[in-house]
Amino acid sequence: MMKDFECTQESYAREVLREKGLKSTAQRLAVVHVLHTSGKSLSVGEIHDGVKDMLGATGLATIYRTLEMFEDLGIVKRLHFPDGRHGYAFSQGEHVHHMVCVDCRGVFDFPECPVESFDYSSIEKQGFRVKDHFVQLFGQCLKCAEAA
Amino acid sequence: MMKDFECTQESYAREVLREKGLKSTAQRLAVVHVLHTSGKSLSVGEIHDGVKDMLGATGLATIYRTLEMFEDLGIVKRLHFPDGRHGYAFSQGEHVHHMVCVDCRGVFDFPECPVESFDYSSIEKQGFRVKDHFVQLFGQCLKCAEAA
DNA sequence: AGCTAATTGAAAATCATTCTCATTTAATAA
DNA sequence: TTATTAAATGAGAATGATTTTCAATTAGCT
Repeated sequence: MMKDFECTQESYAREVLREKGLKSTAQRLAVVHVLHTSGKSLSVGEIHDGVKDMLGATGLATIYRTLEMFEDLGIVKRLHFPDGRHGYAFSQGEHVHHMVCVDCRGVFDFPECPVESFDYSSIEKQGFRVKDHFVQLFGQCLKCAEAA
Repeated sequence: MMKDFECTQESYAREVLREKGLKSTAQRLAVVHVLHTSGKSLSVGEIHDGVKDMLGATGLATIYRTLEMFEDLGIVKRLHFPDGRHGYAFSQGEHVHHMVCVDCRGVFDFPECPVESFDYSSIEKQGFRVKDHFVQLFGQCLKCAEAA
């Protein structure tokens, strides 16, 4: 197949995949395309629908497999919502944090790390070694604020 | 029923429930007890098992209902793990963040907010209004570090 | 002790995720 | 190009997690 929806994000995914000896399949690139062009976080079902729109019938299992792999590769990030649901957002690069609009689920990256400058000494005095963190901001984007 | 496993945490839960006109059932207090005495985050199944140990046969649906309610009330917090699983931890009070040991899933609270002092101006320039945040630290606790 | 709305239990229903395995395909080399 | 081959996919079954339903029970009042 291999349609021509190539853009920066697809090229990036291609490269990461090639580096790891993984195949750049139409399904995988379509997942990137759907996530990136939506500009917001999507549920697994929404991603599946988007990919089906591009490629026709596509197995749901493939979407799950792709998302899991992409998360390991740092190409997508799983986000958690207050209502218990979760979604995925495109996420070029390793250490990026996300701000999610609670109305439209739009995702905005910010490379500055809010916990970078935090003083962990009180935690580490208890013997804890902090190795990683998950930070996600919730709020309202301009569009949704105006619409309200 | 109403066994006597009353401690600070159960009293706290009782009070929050009463304030909202909700009933302090044996099942609800047992959920608090199990979570608090474990000192770590537990899966829904583990909480169910713990409650069954205390009370005998207990419906799983009740555990789900209780955890959802307790999360709204700020009595428990849902935590997300890197492997996609999630768990619940006791969480007295509203704004507490959690540090999770990736080995034993032990939970340590810290009231200092790591993003409190973060300068959101670059985000807010784009029209974003930050309203809430989810922060979770991962690492290794003293015991697990020594055991390794 | 009795009343009543809230809560529970049990099982069915629903929804999400993973697995299996036969078929297809991307990447590589001839 | 074409052939080769390991990797990836699709379809559906299997599994697992969560929610719903509704009759029976119970906590929190008189």
